[in-house]
Amino acid sequence: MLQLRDLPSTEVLSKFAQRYPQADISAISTFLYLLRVATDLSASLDECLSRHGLLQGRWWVLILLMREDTQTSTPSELSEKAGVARATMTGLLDGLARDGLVTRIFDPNDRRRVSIQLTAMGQDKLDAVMPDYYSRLSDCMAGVDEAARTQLQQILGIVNKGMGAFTKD
Amino acid sequence: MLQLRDLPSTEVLSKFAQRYPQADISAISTFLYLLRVATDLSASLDECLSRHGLLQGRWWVLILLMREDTQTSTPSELSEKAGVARATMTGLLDGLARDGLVTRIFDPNDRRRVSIQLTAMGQDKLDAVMPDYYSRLSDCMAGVDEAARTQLQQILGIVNKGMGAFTKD
DNA sequence: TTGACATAGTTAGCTAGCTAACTATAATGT
DNA sequence: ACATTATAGTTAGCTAGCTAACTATGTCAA
Repeated sequence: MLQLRDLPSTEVLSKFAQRYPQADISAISTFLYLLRVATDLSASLDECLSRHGLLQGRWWVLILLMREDTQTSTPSELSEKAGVARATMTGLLDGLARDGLVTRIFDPNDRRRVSIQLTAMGQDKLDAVMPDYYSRLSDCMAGVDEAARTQLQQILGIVNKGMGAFTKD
Repeated sequence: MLQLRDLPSTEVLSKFAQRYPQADISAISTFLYLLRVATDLSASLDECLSRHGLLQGRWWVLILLMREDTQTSTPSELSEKAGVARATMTGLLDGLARDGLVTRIFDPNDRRRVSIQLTAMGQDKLDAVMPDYYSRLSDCMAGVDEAARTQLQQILGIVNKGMGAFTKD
């Protein structure tokens, strides 16, 4: 996602609005600021995870596996739940398996299928990462009280509903 | 950025909170939802831009150039303003130059420097993209009234201030 | 004036996304 | 029973990020 270091000032936006009368300045500002804060958050999260040798994609796979009672899933299930292409999941699993955090177990009944299981090392990794992640996240959100959290989720829900505007037609 | 198709249910979060007592469930929900909506927005924006043969990185470079009175800048300035590494900018400019949307002009005075200029084709491209982008963005944000926009920006500002928690130490 | 440092840009090689095409296997319908 | 279709996973090649290292050029101080 774009970093947007340099958000447009009101003057710049006005200048653009002159050429492009469709521009809704307050909508643009709000939208870009939302993208910007989220991108920065994502980068900060990555920085936190990378101290443990993980990035978001690989970390999320471990979490998805830990959610399962059997600590086991399949590449296609994982790719759906993580919202990435199956091919991307292959790459993530290659890396995780290389580091010994998951293992591939070949299904003898359906030879197309592979089970992916969290290893003890993978669980140890989560036990190191999650407390760190949770306590930093808690600190990050400390300034936002319950009411504001609810409001934020509500407004994001509205944006979420309107999102189709970008892709329709 | 992670797609997070499958956000944790309250049950999953409680299960995790048992193992990791640092977990602040409402903070986690809000945080993940913010990341998720922003990621989806970013992907939707890309889908809109890709109909014009652009993606966020390349599109933002064109916008930065159009902001300049001379429609001209340098790779390092652009990389700072776009928040990407200089090396990344080299790649973006390669693509834009290949498509004829910008040109590299070598500075005769300081032979280390290169000027990047928006071409007529680049301006035409913006004139096609921006009205489409602005009107879709306006539709997307239509459900969020002025008050909610202000609130959203305010809350994001607080999150932004707390973000250092992820990177400190 | 020349040696050290600073700046501008590029290259190389990594991660992590994507789509499209491929292999292997299973399921299904005629 | 066999051809077709569907499913699971991987591979290959693309974009767009990154860091580190490199080249070339300028600047400045001893």
